Amino acid sequence: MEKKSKYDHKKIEAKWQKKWVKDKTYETKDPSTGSGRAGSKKPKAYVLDMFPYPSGDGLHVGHPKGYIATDIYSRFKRMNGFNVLHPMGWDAFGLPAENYAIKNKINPEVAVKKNVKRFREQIDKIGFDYDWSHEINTTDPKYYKWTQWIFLQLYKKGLAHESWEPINWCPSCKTGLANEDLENGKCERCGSEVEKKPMRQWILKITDYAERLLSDLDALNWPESVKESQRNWIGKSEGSEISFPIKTKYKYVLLHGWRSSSKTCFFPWLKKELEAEGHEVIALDMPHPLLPDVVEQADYVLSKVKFDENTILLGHSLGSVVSYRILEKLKTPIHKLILVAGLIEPKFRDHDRLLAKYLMSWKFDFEKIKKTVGEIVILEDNNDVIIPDGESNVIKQALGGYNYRLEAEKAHFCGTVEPLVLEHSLDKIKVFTTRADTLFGATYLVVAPEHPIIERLSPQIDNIKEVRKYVAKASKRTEIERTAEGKDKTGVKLEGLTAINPVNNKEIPIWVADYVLPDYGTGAIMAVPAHDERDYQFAKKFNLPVIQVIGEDLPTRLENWGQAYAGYGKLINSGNFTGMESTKAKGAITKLARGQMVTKYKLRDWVFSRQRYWGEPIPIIHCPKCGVVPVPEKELPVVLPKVKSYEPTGTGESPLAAISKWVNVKCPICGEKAKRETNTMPQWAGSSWYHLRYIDPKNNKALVDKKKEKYWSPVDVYVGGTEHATRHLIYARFWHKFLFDIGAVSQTEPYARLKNQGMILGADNRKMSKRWGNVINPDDIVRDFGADTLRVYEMFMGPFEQGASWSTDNLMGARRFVEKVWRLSQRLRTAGSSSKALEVLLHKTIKQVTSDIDNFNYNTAISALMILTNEWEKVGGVTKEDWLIFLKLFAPFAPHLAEELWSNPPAGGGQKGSIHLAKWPEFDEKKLVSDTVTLVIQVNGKTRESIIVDRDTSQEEAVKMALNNDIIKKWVGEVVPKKIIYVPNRLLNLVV
RNA sequence: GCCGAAGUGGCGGAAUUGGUAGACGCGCACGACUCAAAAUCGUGUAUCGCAAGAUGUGAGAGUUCGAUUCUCUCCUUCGGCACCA
Repeated sequence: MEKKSKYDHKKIEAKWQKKWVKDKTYETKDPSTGSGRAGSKKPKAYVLDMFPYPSGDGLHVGHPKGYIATDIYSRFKRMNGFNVLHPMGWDAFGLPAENYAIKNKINPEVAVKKNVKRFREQIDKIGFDYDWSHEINTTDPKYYKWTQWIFLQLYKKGLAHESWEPINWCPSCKTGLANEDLENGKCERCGSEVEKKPMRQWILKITDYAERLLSDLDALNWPESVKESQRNWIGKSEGSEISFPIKTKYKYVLLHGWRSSSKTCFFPWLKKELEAEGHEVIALDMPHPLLPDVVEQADYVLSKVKFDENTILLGHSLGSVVSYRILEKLKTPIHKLILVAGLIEPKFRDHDRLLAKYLMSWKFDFEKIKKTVGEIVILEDNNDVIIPDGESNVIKQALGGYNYRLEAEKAHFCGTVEPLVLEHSLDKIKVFTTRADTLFGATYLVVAPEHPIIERLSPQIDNIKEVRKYVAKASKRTEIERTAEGKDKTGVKLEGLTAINPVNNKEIPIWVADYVLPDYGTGAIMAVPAHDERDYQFAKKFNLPVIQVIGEDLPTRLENWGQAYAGYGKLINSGNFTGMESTKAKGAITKLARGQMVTKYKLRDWVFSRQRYWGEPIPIIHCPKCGVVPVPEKELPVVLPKVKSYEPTGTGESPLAAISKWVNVKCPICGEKAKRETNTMPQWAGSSWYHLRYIDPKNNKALVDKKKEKYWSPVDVYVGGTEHATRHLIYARFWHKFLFDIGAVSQTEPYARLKNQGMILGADNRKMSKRWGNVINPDDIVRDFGADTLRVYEMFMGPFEQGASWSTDNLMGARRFVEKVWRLSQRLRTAGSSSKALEVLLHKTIKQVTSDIDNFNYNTAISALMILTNEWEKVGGVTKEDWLIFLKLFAPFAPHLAEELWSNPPAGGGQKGSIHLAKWPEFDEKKLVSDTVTLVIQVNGKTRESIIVDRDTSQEEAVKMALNNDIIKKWVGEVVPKKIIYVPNRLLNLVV
């Protein structure tokens, strides 16, 4: 009689979970400990789950799917002799946690603690092999000290800066958002339509890494879909930047600065360049090179030059002061004033300069000057060594106009060639195009409503009122409204302005239209209606000319097509380039147009500040005297203060701004009163480097110990959902590359291999959610069916990367299999060996399970294990030797039961040591082949019969056997086969 | 619109250097056990057909002795990007 005992999953699972913790079965070995059990001698496997944010709802059965997969993989690796790091932690900063706290009126810190506890309980019940001594929490000040440290390094390298550009603002979440946080122009979190809101924010220059983020994708072992998403998101396109001059001819008056002359600095070069564009240029040498008296200089210029409405006055440095005096005295207006490193007040960085002696207090009638000048452009050099920072802001306040902060070729614009000065002196519209080959077909230009040229040249735009109305309407419309109207184009012509096509000098009109995006390229395009569908539709609507320039072989009557031809081909109507191939013409025409080849990306910089409470404080101090001052590294972390009201203010300021005790600090540089930055970091900050913290979770001296980092990096397998394709996975790659650049880490990529888990849907095929009432709690499943059953079921649902809906019926199937294993353990044969066929099957199973786990093909691995148990059950038992091999194969999937049957089988006589530390079985290549094989016999390619023959039967033998077979005889008849196809050990095909 | 992935029984799915399509599981049917039920075990289960046989991997064509697998055209579903010049 077989001894019957019941499979009690509750007892078994609780027992082993406790014992594994006690025995430290899954302890990660520190590579730096050197001898003995040290991990450094072993190959390593760093297996990582995307860590959860501990929401208040707890886990549903979909969450652990990925954890089960990594658990199986890491157990498999451990049994194969690898030192395994398989950690878990909490991504607890950010809106989900904060909103939960607000809704339930608990402090976020308290809420997070509570939720973490609950998550941990749920996770522990499933029997994972996490080494909890490596646990991390992004909201722990000891953790975010280093998140802040990374920010400071980014700041030091110029990759973090403030910006005042309009950003996406979610009125419901009451915070600014990054581009990545939008979904079809709506807030990804709450679905609200976002507004463009100008406000101060912190920006990380992820665009500096665009090219590397793109090109390094190729070498990653990631799903093609994720790589493709990232490629789309980065959006590289190669094209040309080409400038279209605006028609008017001007008279330029160039005034040099202190101690220079019209023969020094960039003056001779600029004169030549402007003249080449057909303008008149007067570069005067003022009578006294030291310029002691600006009145005297101004009078001299006025005596030599006749100013009119076509005059553009350019003053460099002190020349700008002369220009103010001139303008004060002028009776007639001039077109434009350009101030290059201009100044108002006689404050200089080098006070010893001779100039100071001559200085008098300067006072100007700026109101009069404003009236006299149509347009004012102020150029400021970022690295000016003479004029203090912010001087041009003072000028701008006094004069209005446009202020550009630029990088001059030589400090204070003292280079002999200063292209930026030329660029801002000329009225040109620069466009970006990927189709420079179609330049001869450009029949008009279009600028985005936000394009600065509109206001800069507003005096020359005859219908400026109408244009402004259109611009206002366009900016009011949300992103969605702009695009929702799809192909219905709107726009207004800029009357009075005419551009010149640089290759054929044809005059073409300029339009403003919102189908041109301000943020991409140059915010302006050349429209080629014949070869661009959008331009074509616009041209049709507004009756603009269409000139075909591609397609020697195509019908030339383009009007009849009803659409543009966007393909490549041989050029027509293109002067000397007619007949040339598009691909060749791109470069050649760009060259002729004096343009340049450039690469553009759709990727935008990362808006990094949030106007919310629950995030890492940005470690910056604002000092009225010293400006932006980073918090000294030794003062990190800047701890998030405890507050009573942590609700968002909605004003664009974080709730932190109200805590004066925390906000008001002394400037670390000058010691004067200063204020802390009150914005916090986005949710994605802590997760951008957590894979490094796991390696060395308690380090307070460095981001990560270098030796440990070198040993464990990169993550060997990373598992999580696809929703992170263009956010977390891009951000983390960016930070990791940056950390590599500053020598903090040894690898350029954080995650060598990525697996996405498919989502588990509810039984009703909908996403599991409280709203649908279809949520399954893993606690219930573990209680009623056992963790091992849950694990086997979730892995058997289908391919790991594919979604599937929950089915309790199918869960029962997994339970049956687990019970079958339990039953088989009581039918062990102590004597005798297994049959040859079973031996082959066992070795085939070892081979398949081994490679299936490596490839995350868990469904077929389990299927193979089922086949094996089915066979054993058929023959009524299994030898103990074979059984122990099976248990090891089974162990990663059902660790509790495998351990029980290994260490403490109901029949007695357990093995020593945990099965999870046992050596993974190997298969014998020789035992994979059986003595006989099934040979399929086809006649004319149709299967008619299959016969069992000896292995490696010869063709003659096989044909003989086939022709003797009654069924085959019937099909072949008396004829001799025309052709015989023989695939040894598989198939014989007779063609008659 | 562009890019990517995929379409196989009642259901989840398996099989591709081109070689027996439907492994394994669910469901279903019948049988054993039982007073009965559950559980368990056994047998069967692509479609049409009594059978012989024919048909069959989204549709259509092609290459081949032979195609779920390769080529072309098209359809559908899912995912990413989307007026990105």
